[in-house]
Amino acid sequence: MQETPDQTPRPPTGPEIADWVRQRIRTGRFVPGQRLVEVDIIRQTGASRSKVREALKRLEGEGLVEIEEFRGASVRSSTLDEVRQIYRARMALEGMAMHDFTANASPAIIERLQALQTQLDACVEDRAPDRFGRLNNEWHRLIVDGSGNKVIADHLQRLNVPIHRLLFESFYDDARLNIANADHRAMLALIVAGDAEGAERAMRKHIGDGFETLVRIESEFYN
Amino acid sequence: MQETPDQTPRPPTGPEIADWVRQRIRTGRFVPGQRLVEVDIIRQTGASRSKVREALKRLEGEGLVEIEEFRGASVRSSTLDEVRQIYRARMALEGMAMHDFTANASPAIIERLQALQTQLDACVEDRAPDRFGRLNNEWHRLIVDGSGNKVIADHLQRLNVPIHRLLFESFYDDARLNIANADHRAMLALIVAGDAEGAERAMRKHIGDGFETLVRIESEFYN
DNA sequence: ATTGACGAAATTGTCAACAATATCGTCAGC
DNA sequence: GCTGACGATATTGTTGACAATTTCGTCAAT
Repeated sequence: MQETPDQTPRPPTGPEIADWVRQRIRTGRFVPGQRLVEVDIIRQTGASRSKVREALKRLEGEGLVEIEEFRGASVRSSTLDEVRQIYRARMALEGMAMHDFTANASPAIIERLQALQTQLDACVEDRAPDRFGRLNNEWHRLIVDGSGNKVIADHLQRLNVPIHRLLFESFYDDARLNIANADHRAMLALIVAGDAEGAERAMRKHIGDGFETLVRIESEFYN
Repeated sequence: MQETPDQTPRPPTGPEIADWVRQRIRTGRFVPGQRLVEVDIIRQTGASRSKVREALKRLEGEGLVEIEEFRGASVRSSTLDEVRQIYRARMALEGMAMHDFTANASPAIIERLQALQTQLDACVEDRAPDRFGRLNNEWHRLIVDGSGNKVIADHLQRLNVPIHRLLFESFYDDARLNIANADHRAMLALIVAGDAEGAERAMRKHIGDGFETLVRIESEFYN
């Protein structure tokens, strides 16, 4: 089967191409350093060159690709130190989002969070790290969206770590998965109790621990 | 005298056009809602249409302008609630920057900060709110740059409030100017003492107070 | 005076051809 | 065998022309 570049007859728009490339970078099909040749993307998506160029410019603005004059676009590779900086930024912003979520969230949204927590618990029972990873993303997105701060949500969107391999491997470590889920349960309790500052501290530690795990996996990978 | 659109014979690049427009928006020469017609910018800057379009797309990504299909770019106007969200994000990120600055900054940088503080004190003595505003920006930039986190610095770059009028009026209130300077002095003390968490709390409160002042000025302006 | 139709002008979106540069393969010289 | 020059190819950057759409002015009908 081919790449199913484009089911609709209509040619894809600029943002759609950007999504297409972004997805490929996130899932590791485009690896850091790899050159993104315009003609290849045109062939695979059916888009015009203008649109492809527009999409690549946009992705450059997001920091996902790098464009050198007359050499074109390539997937940007980030150092471990930059990943650390990204995690610091996420600690700050997602911590603040958790603070405001705890202070403002409606009972309906908290109920959705509890439902999600039940599913996460089931994943831990079933040793389903893959599904846990997906639900984990959903959990974090629910907090950020529920905080009611779209500015913070936008900025967090751009703070996803480009290295996909690591993120999904994180939860293959059973201990890490258990700790992460315990974090979630503790945070939910703090939210219900209305302890905004406590919830913020917990979120920051949770993300900080996530980075520690990532560093550990990374160092094991290279040894 | 004219606008001195471009002293160099070389035609301006994309990012240069973006800077040019950004400056005009920040200084209030382009007001919210105003349409940014490509031909006008071309005439005033001497750039080609491609570059102007590229610049406008970039500014759209930064959230400064809005582009509607077949209607072109216009200066985006932000609601008070969005400004509030921006300030929440700045509290989070600049607080974190202050934390890391306190933990990591070299004695040389701290010395530069102390020199800047002396100048700020002089501004308070002389009742020079304009100069205080500029030095204040420099002070905050020094903290952020000194934190060593370029990711946070980049994101803060995009979190400047577009409404310039308010920012410079803030310090025309003598009481506000005194409080802000006292905040700076207190934070400097916490930095020297190595109290990272205290400095972070102080920074967050400082920025939060800045927003309160802004809201007060805004409401007075419309009454 | 107001409204609506309608065409001209203005403005933006798109595409294709051309120019500028980089990349690659070939081959002579050592 | 290795290196560097050099031409062919591939890739990106830029410009200009044309298409699509909106905006504006005019004018007739009520």
